[in-house]
Amino acid sequence: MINYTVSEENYIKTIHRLQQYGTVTTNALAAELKSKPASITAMMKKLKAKKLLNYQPYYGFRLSAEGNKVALLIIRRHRLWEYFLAEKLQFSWDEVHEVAEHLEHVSSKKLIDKLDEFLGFPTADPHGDPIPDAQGKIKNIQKVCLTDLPLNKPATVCQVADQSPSILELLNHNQIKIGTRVEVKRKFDFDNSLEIKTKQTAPFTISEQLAKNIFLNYAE
Amino acid sequence: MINYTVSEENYIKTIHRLQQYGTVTTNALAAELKSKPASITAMMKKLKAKKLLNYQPYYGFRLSAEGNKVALLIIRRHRLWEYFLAEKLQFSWDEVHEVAEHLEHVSSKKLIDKLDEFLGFPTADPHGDPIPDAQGKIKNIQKVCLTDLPLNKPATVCQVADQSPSILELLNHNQIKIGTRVEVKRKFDFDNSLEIKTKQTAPFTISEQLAKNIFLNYAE
DNA sequence: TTATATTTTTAGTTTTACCTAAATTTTTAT
DNA sequence: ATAAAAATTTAGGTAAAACTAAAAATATAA
Ligand SMILES: [Mn+2]
Ligand SMILES: [Mn+2]
Ligand SMILES: [Mn+2]
Ligand SMILES: [Mn+2]
Repeated sequence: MINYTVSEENYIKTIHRLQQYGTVTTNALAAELKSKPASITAMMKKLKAKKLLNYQPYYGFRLSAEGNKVALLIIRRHRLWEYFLAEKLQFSWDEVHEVAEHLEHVSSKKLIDKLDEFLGFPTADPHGDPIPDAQGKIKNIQKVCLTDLPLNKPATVCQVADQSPSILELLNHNQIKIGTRVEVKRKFDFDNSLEIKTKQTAPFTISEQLAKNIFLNYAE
Repeated sequence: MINYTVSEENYIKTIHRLQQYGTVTTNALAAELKSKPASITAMMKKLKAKKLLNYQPYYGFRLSAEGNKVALLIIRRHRLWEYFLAEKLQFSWDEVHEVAEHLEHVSSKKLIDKLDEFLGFPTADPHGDPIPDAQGKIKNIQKVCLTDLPLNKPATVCQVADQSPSILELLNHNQIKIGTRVEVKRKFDFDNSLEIKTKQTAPFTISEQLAKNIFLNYAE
């Protein structure tokens, strides 16, 4: 794999994220990268010349197959470093992104594959986003109810079924919201209550009724 | 601490290394950085303007007190990453430098101080060079004979007293040369022989006579 | 369907970090 | 002490990646 500049890599990664919702426009990219439309056009010409991008002037852009491969590799580096920072260096989940934004541009393949191995081939970063493997493959993320989550497998809250003020009061009290990383430590047969844990809290117990309303992203 | 560009950091680090032998000249720096004298002059003006360098045109350069602080911090980052690569990711000692050359420019203080803690505050990198602490202090490196090295304290071979072909034959057989990292695992009172270990080998025994001829850099 | 608004590209600058070639200063050798 | 050699700086230029302002193309709305 050829090496790209930090600037090129940041453009590629951002296009990859935005193109999930369709073709990416000049202005949308400029807004996302806090840049100016004219700068975007210049870089798009460069990425097109390098065959990373399909793009007709005045119509939007999408990454080429090669461009997508590069994007997945950068995302892999970013998320492995985030996992490292959170798990090994005790960074909190809101501190990891900024540092990973720099570490992701160190492009040694051996470094990343050895780091992956050292970390035990994690499948999700501290925010619950999936980590591509060395081939750029991402494990399927599926939505599961908290009641069905296996023990000791952290997953990320992505949906709360009930929207009443009373459930929100309880979630708030337990410091659970969309994006919170949760792990089930124990299940009690008597009342189907669950002992769960988040990064921010010591283990605590919640009712089956509450658990039934919480859905999580879970990498198989 | 202000942030510097990758280019500025590489200049600062190289000046710091060269100025051990006196004032650094334009041509010496150009040779070391594989650059051209005119490029050096331009950067020297910039570093002087930033108060990192003492420099009179046509005479050599030395880092200012502030410049030395910056240099020590970059060296700290470089050597901690080398230690990480060797100890945690099983890189061999000749592979670590190239990757560390990139990682050293990620400048988060928290990252480096947490990494230091995670690694157990190591005092020397895989080549035996001392690692500055968070204040930029370097532990004194002293030369000790292998017979006086404490148990389980790795140190780097820096000198072999006897230079005869017979001792070199033996050193070669045991894969010991200048720069080899050696650790004493056991001492036997009967004949003062030592069980030692290197990165490349399983533990093996050497005679007192051989040990007396091997001197090592040792960080107290 | 034509006029207006929006989006995108082009043109022309700036900054950083390089380069080569020429000029200048310092060193060295007769 | 002066001339030749070596080292260093200056002058002028390139490439990448940003910017502003103006021009051109596309979309929308009367
Ligand atoms: Mn992130
Ligand atoms: Mn980035
Ligand atoms: Mn090194
Ligand atoms: Mn470097």
